[in-house]
Amino acid sequence: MGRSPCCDESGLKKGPWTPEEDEKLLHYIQKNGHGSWRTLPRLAGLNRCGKSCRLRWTNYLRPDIKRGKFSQEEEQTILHLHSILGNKWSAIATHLPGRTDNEIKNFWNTHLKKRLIQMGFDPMTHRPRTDFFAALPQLIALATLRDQLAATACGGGGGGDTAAAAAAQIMQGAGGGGGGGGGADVAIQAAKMQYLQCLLQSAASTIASAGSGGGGGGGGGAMSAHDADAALAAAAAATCSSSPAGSSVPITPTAVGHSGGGQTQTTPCAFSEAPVITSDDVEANLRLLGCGGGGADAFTCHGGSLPPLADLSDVTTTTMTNPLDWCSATASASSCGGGGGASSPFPWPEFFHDDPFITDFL
DNA sequence: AATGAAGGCAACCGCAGAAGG
DNA sequence: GCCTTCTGCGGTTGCCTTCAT
Repeated sequence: MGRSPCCDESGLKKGPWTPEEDEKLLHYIQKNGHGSWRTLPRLAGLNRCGKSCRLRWTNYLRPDIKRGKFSQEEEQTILHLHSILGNKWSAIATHLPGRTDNEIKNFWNTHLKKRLIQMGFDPMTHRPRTDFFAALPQLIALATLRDQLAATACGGGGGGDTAAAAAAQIMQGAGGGGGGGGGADVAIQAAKMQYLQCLLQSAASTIASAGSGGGGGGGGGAMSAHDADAALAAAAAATCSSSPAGSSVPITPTAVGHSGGGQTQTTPCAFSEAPVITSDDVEANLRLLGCGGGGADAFTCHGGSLPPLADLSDVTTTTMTNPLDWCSATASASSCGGGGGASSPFPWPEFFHDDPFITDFL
C-alpha cells in the first residue's frame, strides 16, 4: 500500500511508442527474456517505466499476437465467456489464442456491447432489458396520454365502454370506404383511445410485475449506473423512427427469446439504439449469438439459463388488424411473464410509431 | 473542401493480490 | 506476521482515423 506508481518517476517517457523503442524492447526480450520488468527498461536502454514496457510487450510486440478483425467464432466465444465470466478479460483472453485482454476489452466496448444493447439485451447480464428506467420514455408518453384520456372521458360517464363500442363498429365497418364523414372520424379517435387505454393497462401490469417481482427478474433493485445508462439509451431510442415500410420482419419484443416456426423477430425500438432493424440485422445478430435464424433459442445459445419470455408472435401476426383483440392478448401475455420472474418488454412502440396519432405524442 | 461527430485503438492509471525479504 | 516490491487486471483517457453534414 502507498507505493507510488512506477511511472511517477520523473523523466520517463510516456505516450505512443516509436519504432526505435519497439525494436529495443523486442531485441532485449528476445535475447534475455523480460526478467524483472522494473529493471528491464534500464537494461534495454529505454527511457520508459517497466509497466509501460510490459504493456507494450504483452499487447503489441509479443510474437504470438494475432492481429486483425475478430472472426465470427471469436465473437461467439467472447459473448459466451462474457455471459459466464463477466468483465474478466484476462480469463476470456486465455480462451482466445493470440488475443490480448486489452484487445478483447476494446472489442467488447466498441462492438459487442453496443450490439447487445441494440438487440435489447443488457450487456452485463445478457438478459433482455426489462428495467423500469428503460421503459421510462414510454411511460412518460403514456402518462401524458392518460391525462388526455381522462380529459376526454370526463365528458361522459362510461367513456371506455362507449369508446370500445365505437371502436368495434369501426373495426367492422369503417375499414372500407372511409365513409362516415365526421362521425367516422370521431369513432376512429375513440377506437384509438380505447386501444391506447388497453396499452396503458398492459404496460402498468407489466411494470408492476417487473418492479416488484424480485425473484429471478433481475430488475427491481436500486438504481445503478447501468440503470441510468439504460434509461439514457431508452430515452434516445424513444425518438427513433419506425421500421421501414416493407420490412419483412415483424418487430416484437419477444423475439430474442423465442422465435418460433422459422419466424425471426427482434426487440422493439424502445430498447434499441438503432432506429431501424432489418431482417438482415436480426439474422446476423442471432447468428452472432450462435443461433440459427430459424427458431433457435438465443438464451440457451450463449450459455444462459435465461427465462423464456411471453410469446406474442401469434398476437402480432394474427390480430393486428384488430387492436382491441391485440390489447387483451397483450395484457394476458405480459402478465404471464411476471410469475417466472421474467417480464416481457413493451411491445407497443413499433406499432405506435406507425401511427401518426402516436407520433404526435412522441 | 471544411468541419464536427463518432468510432476505434493504444496507452495510462490506480488498485489488489502475490511474492519475497 | 509484517512490510515492501512486483505483477496483473480492469477501467478510463486521449489521440488518430473515418464518416457524415
